[in-house]
Amino acid sequence: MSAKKNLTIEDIAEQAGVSIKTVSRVFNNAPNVRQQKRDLVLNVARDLGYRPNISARQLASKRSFVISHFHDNPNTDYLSAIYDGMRHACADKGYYAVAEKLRPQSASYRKALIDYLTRYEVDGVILSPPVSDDKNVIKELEARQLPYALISPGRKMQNAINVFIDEKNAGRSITNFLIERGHEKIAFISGLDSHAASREREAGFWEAVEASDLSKDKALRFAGDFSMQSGFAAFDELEKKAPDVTAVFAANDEMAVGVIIAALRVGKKVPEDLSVVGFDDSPFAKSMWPTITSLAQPVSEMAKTSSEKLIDWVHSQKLEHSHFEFETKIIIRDSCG
Amino acid sequence: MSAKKNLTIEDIAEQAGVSIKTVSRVFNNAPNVRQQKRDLVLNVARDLGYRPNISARQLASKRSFVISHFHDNPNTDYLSAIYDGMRHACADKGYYAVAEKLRPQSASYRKALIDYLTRYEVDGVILSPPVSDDKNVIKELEARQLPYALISPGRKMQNAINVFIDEKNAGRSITNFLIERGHEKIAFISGLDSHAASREREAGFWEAVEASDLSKDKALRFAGDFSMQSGFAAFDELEKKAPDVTAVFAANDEMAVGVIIAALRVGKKVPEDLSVVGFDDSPFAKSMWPTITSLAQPVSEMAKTSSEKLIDWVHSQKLEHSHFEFETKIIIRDSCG
DNA sequence: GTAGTATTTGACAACGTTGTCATTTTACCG
DNA sequence: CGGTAAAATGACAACGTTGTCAAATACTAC
Repeated sequence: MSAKKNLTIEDIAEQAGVSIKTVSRVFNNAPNVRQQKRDLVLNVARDLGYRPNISARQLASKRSFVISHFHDNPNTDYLSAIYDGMRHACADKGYYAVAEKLRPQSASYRKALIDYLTRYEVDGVILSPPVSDDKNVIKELEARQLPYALISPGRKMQNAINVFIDEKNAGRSITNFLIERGHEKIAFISGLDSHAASREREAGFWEAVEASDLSKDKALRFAGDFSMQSGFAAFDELEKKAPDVTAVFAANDEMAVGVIIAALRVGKKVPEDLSVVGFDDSPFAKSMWPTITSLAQPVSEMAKTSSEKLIDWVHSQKLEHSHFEFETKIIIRDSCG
Repeated sequence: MSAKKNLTIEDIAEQAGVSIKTVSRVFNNAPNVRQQKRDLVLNVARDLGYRPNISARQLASKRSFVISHFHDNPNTDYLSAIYDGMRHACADKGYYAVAEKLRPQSASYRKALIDYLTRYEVDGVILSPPVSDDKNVIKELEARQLPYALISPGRKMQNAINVFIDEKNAGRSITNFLIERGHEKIAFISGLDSHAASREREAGFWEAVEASDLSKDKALRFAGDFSMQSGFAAFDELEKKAPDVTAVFAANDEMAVGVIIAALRVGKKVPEDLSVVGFDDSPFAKSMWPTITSLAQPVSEMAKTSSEKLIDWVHSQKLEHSHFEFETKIIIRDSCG
């Protein structure tokens, strides 16, 4: 093992001719340091390749420099996108990003959360659907005064970071996309009703229908649960009840895939015989045949913003802005004629 | 904020009537503590609900209590399974599990690794394919004397934890499964040749073919890259070159899905017209229509073992056992007649 | 200038563990 | 039993930061 000396704040202080406290201030972006000294310290630190020791910071400041994402979602693409965004934000600030599936097994999400929080120290928490709508979890976080961010919450919280898209508007716009293309009988396949996002997307669907020339009985709704199988089932039901439907809006891509495969197996081709649009722009949508038109939300960006704002909040001890809305866009691909 | 007193090692020491060092020993499973005292301390700690402070441990012991998984794999199901296993192992020991995608963008994996390692402290590292076969990464880890584990490495390392299945044997057995079912002309669709696992699976395929009554020209190989699209392409090629093939072994499930969809779109049904088997038993395999027969490897378990052994290694400063082989099994589903 | 105030800086004690090494207790042997 | 080695225990100094509070310095208004 080489004699690699561990650089400490003292080395920097000595080199720069200031006290360790000043160095500390610089590295914490604390106020009350003259710009000149700040630059000096920063230069010395850069030259020497100094990095603050995370553990010592944690111990002294009683922060953990860890933010954790709690979820309960089988969609690993979604989770990975969130984790990506978190890491991206954390990398710059020396934070760790961790993720934990909250299994409501024997008890509730809340129980699982408490278990986790007593085991680990965490500076901030990110919740994604459906956990982001669990009142008990939120209550627990507020009781502990733990900064938290909600991704796509059904109900926005005042004392939290809320990061979201306008789900209803998105649902409306992709429905309009179908209507504008001349479809006169369309169907919506819902996700789990326990997910606020699914309900909102559906609301958008109906708004678009009502605002159009379509009579209301030209729009149908089938119940799904976000799974591919429920896409199969929805298509089968559709075939039975309304074979003249020409376009389907599935509340997520996985169900859209299900619809396409189910159509294929009875010899119906997409988009020739049926147009299909999905939601989320998951990897599926890009790689499926045909590729699927889908509504993209910037999940990674949303997670990144959540993390950044969360870290700012931890740092400044106060919440500046609480609502962050993101734009969506329709990615047009081959699944609709 | 309630006056929640922070329990420290001193509180436990006092309550138990021993020195803090003894408490420390107990919590580190250090030798030279009488069983009686050990129990006493453990009981007091449990009653009071004491948990050692991670940061203080880190600072004093110069360990970070973080293990990190480095990967570069688009398969989020696979990554999630690994992360699950890591978390499971870490939860018991108070470790953190983190994951990092190594992007060889402008430079190499190695460069990205060094970047990461200088930013964060990490006690141990887990590598999964294809990173687990990057010699430069391994060299870097060894230079730093950082304990590491390889998941499914192409070449096993002596001074590392190796966790793997017998890929060749698995490839052979699932090929035999097809042959035993009476298929007389079969095809293998490869993954990326840069992944050792794909090469091994293929080797198993050929071994099975050679050991059977099939003449060698009754077995074909198509090049894929693990993606669904390459499954489409492989099927199309298959249709052109060898439409009489009755069974396909795809080196992963995603390509198997591709084959099935491509078959569906030209009106061929699985398994009636073509049998298909995959590899990995991913969620796809369970949810596809038809559901896909696949070779399951216990990814989560493998990651859990990696993590546990890694932590043991960090703890004891020496590597006890280095090779861990896991069993696979064929999950029979609807995709083969 | 000078007093009064605001800003910048620093000395030094936490923070809660583990490492080191000295001391005490137990175990063993003749 | 006495002597010696081995095992168990403890006292106290690290570890590298941040928090607190006092001291020094710079600014302001008269």
